[in-house]
Amino acid sequence: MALRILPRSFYSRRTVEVARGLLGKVLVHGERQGRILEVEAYLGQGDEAAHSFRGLTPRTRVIFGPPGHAYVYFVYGMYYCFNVVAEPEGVAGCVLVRSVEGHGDGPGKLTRSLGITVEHYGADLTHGTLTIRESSRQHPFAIEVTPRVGIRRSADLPLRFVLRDR
DNA sequence: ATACGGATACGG
DNA sequence: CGTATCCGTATT
Repeated sequence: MALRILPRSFYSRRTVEVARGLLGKVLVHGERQGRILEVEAYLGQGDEAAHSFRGLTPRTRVIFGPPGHAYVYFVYGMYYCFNVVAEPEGVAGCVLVRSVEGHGDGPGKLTRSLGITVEHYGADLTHGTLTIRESSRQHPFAIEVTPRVGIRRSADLPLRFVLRDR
């Protein structure tokens, strides 16, 4: 049974709502997939940790574009991080995926395990080989909210969301 | 606590 | 140009 791909409207909402909504959804790349267990929101306003804070640049343009696309960046010389663009077109906001079930904890580890690279920069997550889908497993869970990991600026904002099984 | 290693943004 | 910084990871 094919899992339903999340529609564009899912992503065209406030970044925090998209972040919370992504927990428990299934990130699919070809044959590899897993439930999203941990995410962080990066806001378009008042968030100095967000790459989009400095405005629209070649690197950040996709964050300002239409929702439901992938923002992938290369960091620390060896890792890719996978983000999902939220908010309506023209408004910045994205969600960093930090943990995917079966692919380990840590944004660099899960992209390596799932085979996500910079070639997925700007990829449309509502079509193609890289998608996010509903889970077949729909049992309830709690969401733990904490500050984000590994940042210096705007470090106190409660924008990390972790799925906690009930 | 630190090495790793490359892209990016920004100042000159 | 140089250089500080960076949404990490593995190892000490």
